[in-house]
Amino acid sequence: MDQKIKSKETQNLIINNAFELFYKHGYNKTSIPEIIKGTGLSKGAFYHHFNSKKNIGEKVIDLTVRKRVYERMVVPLKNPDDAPVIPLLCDVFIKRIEGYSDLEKDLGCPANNLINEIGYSENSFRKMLRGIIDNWQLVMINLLEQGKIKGEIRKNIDTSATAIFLISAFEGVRGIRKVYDDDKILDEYLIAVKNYIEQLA
Amino acid sequence: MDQKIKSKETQNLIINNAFELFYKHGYNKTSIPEIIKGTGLSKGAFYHHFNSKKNIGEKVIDLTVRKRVYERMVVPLKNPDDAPVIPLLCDVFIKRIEGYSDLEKDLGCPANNLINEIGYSENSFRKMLRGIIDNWQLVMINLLEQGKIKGEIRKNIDTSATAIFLISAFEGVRGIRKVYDDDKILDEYLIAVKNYIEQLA
DNA sequence: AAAAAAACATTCTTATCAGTATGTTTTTGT
DNA sequence: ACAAAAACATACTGATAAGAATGTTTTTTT
Repeated sequence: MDQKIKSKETQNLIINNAFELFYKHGYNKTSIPEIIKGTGLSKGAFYHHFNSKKNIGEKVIDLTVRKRVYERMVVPLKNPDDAPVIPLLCDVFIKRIEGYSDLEKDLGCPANNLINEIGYSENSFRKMLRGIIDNWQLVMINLLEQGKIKGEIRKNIDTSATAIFLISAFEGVRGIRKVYDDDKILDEYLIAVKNYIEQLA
Repeated sequence: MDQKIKSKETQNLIINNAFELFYKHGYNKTSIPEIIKGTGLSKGAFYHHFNSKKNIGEKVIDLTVRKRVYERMVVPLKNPDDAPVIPLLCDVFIKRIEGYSDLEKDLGCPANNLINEIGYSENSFRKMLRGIIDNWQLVMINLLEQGKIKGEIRKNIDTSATAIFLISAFEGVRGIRKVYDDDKILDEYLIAVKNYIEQLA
């Protein structure tokens, strides 16, 4: 029984290391020798726990990338205690970005990076990344529909269109920010998205 | 003198081939042997005209990617004959997307793909890609300010923020579309961006 | 027409990759 | 305590990469 725990710990060690490298250098630029280098493990260990590079790619997306988006962007919008909708949207699409570290600004969004780098190449990756976006959009639609009922969101708002628009702008600006050295672009996005969200009421 | 033309033609042949491969498989996944394969040329020819992979990357960005964005997204917004602003924005951010081929939908935007894949890794790439976005944003700011004067755009609109917001949403949705098999996501974006643009008036 | 240079082709080098085969050590069930 | 299996390590294979070196052909200059 102790062995199962150790195995999971080793896998997580490798997965976490792989995630960091995928995030910093991209999936294609990251090699398996590089992934294990930071862990103190050997190639034999890696291939004992994962059967290919594609396999660890899937694990990273499922266990780390998906989890990150879920915790940061989906959970805050689930709104179990029925809070006002507009401030919730501001939390996720404005405050979230304001709280990023310089590194997170420089490197962009892990999910969006993978979508753009390998989103079209590998079908298993596509499906998982699509699931992440679908889930995000769904919780936003629910929130906005909820807002309509409560009279906080205009009745003529197309909720699924609004959701995709907000997600697109968010991911788009996080990508574009990568080629800039300062926060000018993010600040401009913040002004515009604030106006957009408020105009939903 | 004939030789100079031939040289340029060969370079363009290689550059065009490289662009297609970068677009389809990404910069890092594309090898120089692959690039020359489609041209009938040899590796010696390649390294006679370009001194490294980074070098052809720069040429592709400068001569093809920049030109594409300029012709498709910047020129239509330059508005020399003083046309109404809102329809012009619709042309670029709505009609443009509606006219894409299936392949263009699947593969996303070449500029945005490169921004996301190598935007942070190589400084010379960063600078050039940044220049493309800067130029795009600038022409939009001019157009919107022009629209304010003509009374077609609300006076309290932040033009640089609006420009980045539109660009971000456009590039964002083109990225996200890559993990989908149908146009649902694009259609939703189109509804939302139409409302957004019209609300600028 | 001969010399020089540009445009290519061929071959080679060195490095690194993903993945495999075959070990050794540690843990676990009996 | 011992056999089996899991968790690792080491060494290897074959493919492919970027780029350099060195060749040959074509074009240009004189």
